[in-house]
Amino acid sequence: MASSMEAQRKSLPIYSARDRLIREIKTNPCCIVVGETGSGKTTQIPQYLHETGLSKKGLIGITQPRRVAAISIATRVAKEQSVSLGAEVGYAVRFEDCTGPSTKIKYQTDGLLLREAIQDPLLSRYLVVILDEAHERTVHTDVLFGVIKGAQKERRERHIKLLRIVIMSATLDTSSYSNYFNNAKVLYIQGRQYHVNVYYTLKPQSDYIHSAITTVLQLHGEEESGENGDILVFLTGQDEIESMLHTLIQCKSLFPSHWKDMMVLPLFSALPSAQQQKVFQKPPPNTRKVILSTNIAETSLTLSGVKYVIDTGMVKGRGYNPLMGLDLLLVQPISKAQARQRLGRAGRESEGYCYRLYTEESFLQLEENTVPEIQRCNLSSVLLQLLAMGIKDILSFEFMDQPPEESLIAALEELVLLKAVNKEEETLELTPLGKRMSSFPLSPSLSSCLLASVDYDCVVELVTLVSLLSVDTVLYTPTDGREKADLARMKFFCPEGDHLMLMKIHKAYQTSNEKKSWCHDNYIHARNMSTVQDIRKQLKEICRQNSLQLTSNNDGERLRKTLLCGFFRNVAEHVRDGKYLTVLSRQEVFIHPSSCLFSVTPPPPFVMYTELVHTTKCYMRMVSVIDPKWLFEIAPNYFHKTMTTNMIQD
DNA sequence: CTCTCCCTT
Repeated sequence: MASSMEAQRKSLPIYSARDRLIREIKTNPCCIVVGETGSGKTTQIPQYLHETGLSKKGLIGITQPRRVAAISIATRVAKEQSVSLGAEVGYAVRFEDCTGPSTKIKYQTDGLLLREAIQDPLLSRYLVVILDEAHERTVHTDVLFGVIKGAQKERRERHIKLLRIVIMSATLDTSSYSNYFNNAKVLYIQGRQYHVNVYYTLKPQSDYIHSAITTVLQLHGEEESGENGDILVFLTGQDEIESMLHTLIQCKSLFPSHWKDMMVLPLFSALPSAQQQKVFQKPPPNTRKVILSTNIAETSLTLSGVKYVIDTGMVKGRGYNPLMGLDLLLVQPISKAQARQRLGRAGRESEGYCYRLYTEESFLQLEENTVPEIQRCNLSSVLLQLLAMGIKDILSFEFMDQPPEESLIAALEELVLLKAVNKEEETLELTPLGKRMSSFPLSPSLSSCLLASVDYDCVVELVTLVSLLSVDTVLYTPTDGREKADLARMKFFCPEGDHLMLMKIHKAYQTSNEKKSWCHDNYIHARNMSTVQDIRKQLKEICRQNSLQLTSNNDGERLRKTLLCGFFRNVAEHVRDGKYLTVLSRQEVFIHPSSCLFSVTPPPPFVMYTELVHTTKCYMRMVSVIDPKWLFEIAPNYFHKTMTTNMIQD
């Protein structure tokens, strides 16, 4: 057993580079390791460093952008080391710490290491920090770049043991990484990937869904019998996936009898777990799987058996407009790096085929890389975290790719309004409230509401409410079951709005005996509801650490007022025909169709919202009715200063 | 007036 494991480790492409890797990482304070998928860098390099004795002087920490990856890789490495998970090899993700006093190799999410850096900005427990999947450029990885670079410098100046930095990436474009990390040594490792044949369309396609359907049917019909490769189609969202699913199922009934059967499966993040699991099951004999997926199958889930990839060249992605404080959610062309990632999904087990539903010329015109997340997100959380680490000179914090200055300024303004930061001339000072806010794993607005609940004596209720607002959605609505879902959920309707409706749903959920079937019957998202319970538990524990009393009061008006303490800027006034204007910027906004206030007539004159997202229009996504008089009580300075309208009639 | 890609603390 142990020897077969050892033989397997030695057969990896990286093994021949073992001695060189150990030598270089020992002699260079920063290294960049470039290796494709299948090189074994993530599992092997930490073990090499451990086996050579480096871990005697401190922890070897490896970050991953995703929880499941951190857990499954640690499990694998513990097996290879013949130790039990949580002993020498462990992992830590939110809600779950599987490490112990003997842990030497620790896999963790990048977000968790960042949180750890708030308590210990020098990362003094670590001898080596390895940032894996750095090419994905998550906002957490990008902030960690600056944090570990700063920690290394400061440890050197204070003569504390050297912090060794290893950046692992799958892209060959290494000069920006190397420049940023003091001309770090770049090491290349062979990957193990099969050849993928690429095909482009000859003309641009006006309707990529139609092209995708045609391509699936052609592949399925043309292929010689005996071969059986699954087809993976990349689409942009649930709607597209479900509509293509229905078309393909209709086509199936017209197949000639000698054709193989086709099993068409949807795949997207919000899909209930039981349905997601179907993509991993073996299809019945003589049946081909056709998986219709969002970009979840690009990196997060690895599907075995895929031989054909159909790439529409489009993705639905987030953006951010700092001037309006607005999240954007738009369908846009992918980057070249993303197109290569999609292609690679066809060559994991054997030679594969990739059909790009665009011309080669349009491929060449795509952006080289996806814009790093830090340049297209709200930075208020990042800013609060940096300040909590003692980094005061925010505007000159060295990012590898600097976020837009407007985003930093907007984030700063938000923190000042929430009284988390005092801005005295040129210096920024974190207030005691701000320090306390940073101890919660929440956006500054939500932390702010939660702390306001101390004064309103409703901490228990706000813990629940901010937990409910921390998950993507509590409602699950399949496209073809909208009416049924609306009907089933009618009993939760609240004339005061979505936030009290969420509380009502939560109460019913807690009193139900069979949670799973209750969620199913009521079109409630079971997985997310279960996450809400984990978040509540964690938030209560942090309240306890902050010596906050868990007071309770369930009055609906009180809860909405408390919520307004963190979201007083998000108020809109009805003008006509369901059209609203934000009180601050006079921007045109609408109630999102998923809101329980969407079809209420007449529309409430004043509402507050906890999310604003621009898709086809600018939508307020969680909406409650408010009395505008509350605003003068809650944010008197703000509404005194900025009010330009005759908002209050009496 | 008709709709939320993917992650994470």
